[in-house]
Amino acid sequence: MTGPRRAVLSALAAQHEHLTADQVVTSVAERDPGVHRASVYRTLETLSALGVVQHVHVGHGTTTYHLAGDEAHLHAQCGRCGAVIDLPASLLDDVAALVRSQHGFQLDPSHVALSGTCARCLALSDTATPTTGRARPDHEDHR
Amino acid sequence: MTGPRRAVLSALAAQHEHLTADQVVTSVAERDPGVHRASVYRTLETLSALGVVQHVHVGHGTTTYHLAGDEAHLHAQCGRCGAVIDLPASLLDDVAALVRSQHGFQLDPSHVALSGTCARCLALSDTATPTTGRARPDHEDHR
DNA sequence: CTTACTGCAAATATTTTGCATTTGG
DNA sequence: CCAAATGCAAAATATTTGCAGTAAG
Repeated sequence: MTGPRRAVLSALAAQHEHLTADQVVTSVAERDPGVHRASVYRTLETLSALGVVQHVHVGHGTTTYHLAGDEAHLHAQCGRCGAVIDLPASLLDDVAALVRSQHGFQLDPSHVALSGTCARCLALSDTATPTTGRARPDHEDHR
Repeated sequence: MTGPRRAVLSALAAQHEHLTADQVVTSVAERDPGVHRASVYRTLETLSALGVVQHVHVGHGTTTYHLAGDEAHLHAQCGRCGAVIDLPASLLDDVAALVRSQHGFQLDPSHVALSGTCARCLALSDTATPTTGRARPDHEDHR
């Protein structure tokens, strides 16, 4: 248990949301400027192998890291605005059981974020006047 | 409709499985060595915008491309051996309806591959003798 | 002490972009 | 003829690795 490792764990613990490798690097740098990027990458890899840290792929393949302790939940990301919403882990229980029995495949639903369109972006589409193309330009992009 | 675009479409049409950008580059190079990497990337981007080509994120974020015409189906990748299995598109219909009504989020299940462990790797785990660690070393890795 | 970890720099790998040239329609 | 697409090279990103020095236990 070394300095860099403590810093990485601390950075992950401080965030409720998950962080990309680069965000961890940045966050760690704020706490301890001496820690090198490569050490963060290696630490994330090591801690993942130990099961202390897990990662989820959101959006277009972006890898985000979080502590394994966080209670299990699924993620879904809006392909338009990039917002990530949390979903109950139980959501895919039935599907998981079905896939297991039908295909012998055991799902690990928390490893990948589902994709789709959030309520807000759907509303924008519905409201949007095709002539202007953009109905409510104030919808912030979270990507 | 230019040469490079025809070559990219041809490469995608020739494969039943989906291809990564780099695989498309390679495949296109075999047909038409004059086509530049950058053109392939730009073509994939353009054709995606047109809706002719779609992409799926499998495994650890890898982006794979396929023709939009392919009948809809889901993918699931084994995190151990990398094998990708196809699942019926209807599998997530119920979940999609639930998420839509409960969270206002509209799922697009075909955009991301589910993750988990395939039947074969599960069998290996069950059979594996903890002392040796590797029960059947003949199981090929598809990653 | 001795193994494992770190910092650093350079190597890889992947995708994007500016620009001059070519080409499809 | 002209807008759009291409080839090329270089830039921008992201991640990995070899190596020598440092530190944890």
